[in-house]
Amino acid sequence: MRAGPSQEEVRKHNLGTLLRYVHMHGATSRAELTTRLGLNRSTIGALTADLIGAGLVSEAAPRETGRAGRPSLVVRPESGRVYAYALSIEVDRLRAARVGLGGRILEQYETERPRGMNAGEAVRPLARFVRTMRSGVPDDGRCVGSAVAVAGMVRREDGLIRLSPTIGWVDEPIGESLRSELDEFGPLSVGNHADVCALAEHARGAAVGSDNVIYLYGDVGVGAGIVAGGRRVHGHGGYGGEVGHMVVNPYGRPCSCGSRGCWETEIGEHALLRLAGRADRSGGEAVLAVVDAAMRGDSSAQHALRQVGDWIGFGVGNLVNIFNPEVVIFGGTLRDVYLGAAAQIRSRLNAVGLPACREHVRLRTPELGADAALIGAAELAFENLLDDPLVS
Amino acid sequence: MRAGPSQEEVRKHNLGTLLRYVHMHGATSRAELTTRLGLNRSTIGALTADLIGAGLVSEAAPRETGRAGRPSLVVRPESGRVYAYALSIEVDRLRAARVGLGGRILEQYETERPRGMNAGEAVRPLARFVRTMRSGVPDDGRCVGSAVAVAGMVRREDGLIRLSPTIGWVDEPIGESLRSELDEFGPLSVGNHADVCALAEHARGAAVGSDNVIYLYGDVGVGAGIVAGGRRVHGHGGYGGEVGHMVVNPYGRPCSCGSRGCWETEIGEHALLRLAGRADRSGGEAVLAVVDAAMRGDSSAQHALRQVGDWIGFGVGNLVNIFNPEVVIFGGTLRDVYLGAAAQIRSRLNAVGLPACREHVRLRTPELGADAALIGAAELAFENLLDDPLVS
DNA sequence: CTCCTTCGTTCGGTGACCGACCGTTTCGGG
DNA sequence: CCCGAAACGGTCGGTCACCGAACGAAGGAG
Repeated sequence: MRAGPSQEEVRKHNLGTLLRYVHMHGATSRAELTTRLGLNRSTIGALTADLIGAGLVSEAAPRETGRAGRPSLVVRPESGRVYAYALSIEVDRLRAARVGLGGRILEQYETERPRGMNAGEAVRPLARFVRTMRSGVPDDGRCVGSAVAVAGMVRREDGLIRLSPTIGWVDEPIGESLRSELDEFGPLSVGNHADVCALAEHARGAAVGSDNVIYLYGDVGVGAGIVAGGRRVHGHGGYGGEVGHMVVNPYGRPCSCGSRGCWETEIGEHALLRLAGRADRSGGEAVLAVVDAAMRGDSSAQHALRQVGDWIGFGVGNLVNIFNPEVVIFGGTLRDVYLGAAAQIRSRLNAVGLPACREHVRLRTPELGADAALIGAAELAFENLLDDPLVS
Repeated sequence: MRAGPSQEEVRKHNLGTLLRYVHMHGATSRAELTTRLGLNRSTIGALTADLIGAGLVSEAAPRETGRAGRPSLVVRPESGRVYAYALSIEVDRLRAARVGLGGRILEQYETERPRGMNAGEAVRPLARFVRTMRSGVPDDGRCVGSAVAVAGMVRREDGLIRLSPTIGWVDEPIGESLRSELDEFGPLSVGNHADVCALAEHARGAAVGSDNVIYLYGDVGVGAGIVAGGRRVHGHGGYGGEVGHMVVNPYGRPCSCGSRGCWETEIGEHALLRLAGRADRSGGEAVLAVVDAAMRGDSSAQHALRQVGDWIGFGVGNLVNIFNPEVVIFGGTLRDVYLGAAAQIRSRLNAVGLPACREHVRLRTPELGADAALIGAAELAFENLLDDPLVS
């Protein structure tokens, strides 16, 4: 409700808008910035001067204009000097990257995460990665923050992991632990894996330009990152998007959450492999093997894929009725399942979804691959800077 | 992405913020506005002067201060002079009201809506109501817009009703029709009934101060108005919130939408009355009768209420997992069902909802009663004014 | 080489907010 | 009844952000 000292707010807002533009769209000429931001040439000049002074962007003469007239200076983000650390804690991997302003991954490390590794143990290799990267950064480098994506339920206020069945954590204060290890590297944000991937695909992937997006991430469990009206939906405590525990089959199998017939018990990896008669195997390769087998005519694999595809379409239909999204993205191993069962999914979606809600829905696969979580975490880390470029 | 001519934007924003404050909180002293909005005394003075010049607010000496010092002038909305027309098309009623700035209903008319009345026929009595009200408005009155709430799926771009099973409409251009009849009364917005009720309860009812809210409205059908992060979720085409067609029971009864086991087939009025052995009756009184009978010990009514309450808790649990709301409000005849089956609902919700998602959820009944739709529609109509008070 | 186009820079102007100063209104004590 | 303290409104000069016009600079086309 506060309006604040609006003089500075205007400047801050315009600086943020300009910086966000080059962060999202890459190097941009001043002329284009003038038209895109609707600001005067003089103002764009002053804003870029400020940002150059802060070391956030640089200007250069353009290569070839092709048109008459004096060529416009090109403003580009200092993607080499200004960066954030992006971390990701996944089921079987720990990943860390240094991501430059503009979204480019500058360097990246990863290691296996053994089952049973707790939060304290996971922090150490991540911190080691960060310190390794830090030691190689030139002196003029500037870290503007860090963020970690975790495949679990993240309490927004402090980054506590309330519950992560796939990783096996309960009430692990990952935010606190990492902050105490990495307090020299700016503020640390903690985000849910699917949320962060949704952010990445919305910013730089399959959902660019769409303001109502559902990003589904599935492996053993299923979660969603939801963008509604251009803003992430995280709910009151930060636990929104737990679509994996939407009960779709009241008469279904028990779920680890205590309920039964949750969506993830019907469409998760375990369900697919069980239906395909391969319950002894697990992981992304096993899922891919089922899809491949179905392609090659294996009837039990086909049956499993049909069954799972049916439940996927069913749940997506429910979500489409609730959110009326423009895009639904299938990430994780759900991507492969989607590619193998697209017709089944679409058909069931059409049966469950109301015509008005489903008519403009596009079903997509991610464009960012395995780096989505890191790119999204970096976006999280950059948010402070983009909201107020000259602070700190 | 545009920043616009930010000089004017600042003024516009601050004028809107001040006007919105007195609109939401009622008459407020300049001193309090100064602290609440974080603006200088001089600025508040200038802003109120502008708004007084536009006839939107007035100032008056306060009654009794009780404290030392010169009393601060009280700024109050011109709720008598500045108003909007709010209309509501419900299953069996057509309602129209003139609502003053500040949210007070100044006058109100309503009439029955016979089953089978189409959109063209419904427009006429509504337009008549508006013209009747218009003729009684003093010459200095000023209409700033109108809005209509309709219990159906509203296409956002033009206000077409894509589908309303309860009212019995398909592709009725209610927006166009009303606009052509009422073009002299400013811009007309069209909103979904549940969305608009959610807006009302969020602004002036049971969800004040909560930024993550689900308002459930149920009679024969079930719909939801969803507020996430303080903003309404309407989806890409405007059709979000159709939770009534979330399928909760894949083996359930067929629904009018073509699917089966939709939430509204399990918790709608028809389900309750059928389970209670009163399928021959209908309407809100019949629902109330079942709840009363259950209170008095009628076992078939109790059984019906338990069954329906179970499914309500089930669906709310799903929604809680998806949205992690702070408040869930039960409106329509669902209010009575909730009051009669609260324990059952809570118990089932606790079984389906994840602990983290449900732990802070408050279940509530509406505070605005039957006027919620009109008050919410008025909020919709006032939005243009509050976004830019001095335009027009 | 010259003209035209396009852009960067500079500078004066407008508008919005702030802070200080002064006058006004109320309360409370002598 | 008078006077000081407290709280507030109004006025005025100052600062800051943006805009628009004027001028110079940098390329392309003939």
